[in-house]
Amino acid sequence: MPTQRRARSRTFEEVLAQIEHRIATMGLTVGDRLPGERQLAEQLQVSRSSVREALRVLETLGVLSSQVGRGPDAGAVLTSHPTTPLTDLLRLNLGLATLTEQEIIATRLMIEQWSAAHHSTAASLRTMGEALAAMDTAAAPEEFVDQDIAFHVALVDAAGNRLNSAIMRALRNALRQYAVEAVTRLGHTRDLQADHRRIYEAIAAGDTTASVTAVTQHLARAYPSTAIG
Amino acid sequence: MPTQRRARSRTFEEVLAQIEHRIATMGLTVGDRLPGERQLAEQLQVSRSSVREALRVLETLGVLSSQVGRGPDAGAVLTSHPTTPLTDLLRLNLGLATLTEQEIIATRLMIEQWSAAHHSTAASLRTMGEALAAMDTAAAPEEFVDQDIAFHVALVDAAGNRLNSAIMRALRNALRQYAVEAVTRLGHTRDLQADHRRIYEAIAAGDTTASVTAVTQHLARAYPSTAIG
DNA sequence: GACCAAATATGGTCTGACCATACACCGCCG
DNA sequence: CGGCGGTGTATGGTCAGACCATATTTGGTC
Repeated sequence: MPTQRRARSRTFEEVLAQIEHRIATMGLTVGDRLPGERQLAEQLQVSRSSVREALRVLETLGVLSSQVGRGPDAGAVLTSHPTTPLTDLLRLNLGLATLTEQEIIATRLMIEQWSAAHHSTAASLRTMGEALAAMDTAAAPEEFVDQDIAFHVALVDAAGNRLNSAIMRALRNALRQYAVEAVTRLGHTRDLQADHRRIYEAIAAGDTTASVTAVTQHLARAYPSTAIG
Repeated sequence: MPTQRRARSRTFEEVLAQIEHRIATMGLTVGDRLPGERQLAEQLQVSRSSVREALRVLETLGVLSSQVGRGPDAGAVLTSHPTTPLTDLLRLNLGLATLTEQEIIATRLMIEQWSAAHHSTAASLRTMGEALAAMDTAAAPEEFVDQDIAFHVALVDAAGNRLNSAIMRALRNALRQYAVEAVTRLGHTRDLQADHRRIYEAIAAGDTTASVTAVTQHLARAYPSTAIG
């Protein structure tokens, strides 16, 4: 009587399980193709609609990309774009008021502090430097923010954790408009750039403690209304 | 008539945008219902298949739940289960070898350290204590691991960041089997419980530094083959 | 050999039908 | 009057078949 909602076994879920099973047993990975929708429906003895719903789920999760037409690039190809579903997830939950900007900002600070303490690759330093220079010449707030995102994403990329990188990209995507408005309203790009330079220098010098401190102070300035620490 | 669209956008994506627009403008939130599939298709002048694919996307992202039948609880209801898509995302990317267990473990350590440093609510302490006791009497490794998950999830919940909580749950879900095998193989539940007690005491005492240290040492023991720190 | 037209394979969409489920409604009976 | 049971109905789930849009492949023509 408590209206116990039992998960019905829907056809598309069975298709989903079959596809996942193929990925596991056949060792499929990014770049490999799945059979066509009609062929898959035939093989699994289900309708094409059910196959399509399963493929839509995989596409939503960023592991599949469908291309129309004909040839080697057509059809359903396995990919990996974990940032896309994460961004959608954050945007929707913000819209539903089941997540707040402050929570996202707190997670951002956590990841950046961790990244500043774990930077290892030198390759990302060049990307950070390029974004730094581009911010100096940025005309519009949108342009500045996009380069700011590139700078901070590169910082996280430098730590070499793809999960954190995907989350970081999603966070910045979801709050991009927030950042544009903040820059437009406050316009303290000079201060922000000074922070960026301190972060860059600390990273380049390999000074972990200084890097974490610089990141923390920068975010405190970027989100003055948010109690972070 | 939907066949004259020259835009790259597919019909179900247009439906998706319309639904999201309704959520934003009508202030819909968790618990609110969407019109039926047929009615939605009529309103938007698209086929029911396209509506269904859009709803499937929302369901995949954990913000919609469909129930058959009739009555107030039937139909498409807005929800918020961010852990579900995150778990799927991790599992699929592990299967595709685009993410490693090590990366997930590193993110877990990051979140737990952060949580240990930011614990604020006392309500979760009771949950942690109950899980602690349950682990003492756990017979099978699966039972121990489930209570271990409850303990660590409660630790993160105590920090009050729903995004981090959702990520933490997904991490543990994705690596649950890994944990069961580790406990079965190593069987050092006594050491782990000693760690748990140290964490619990430090949290209860409000000693942030000790909490972080205890969490760090615990994870180092739990994942001996992983270079963490 | 270069170029253009037809064939074809692929995903995208639509229509209409039928099934399974679970509540709503209503009439019967106590 | 009130509970109880059968029937109606709205809902999602699935299927079959058709047609469209797109992009490559194929093959014929100059």
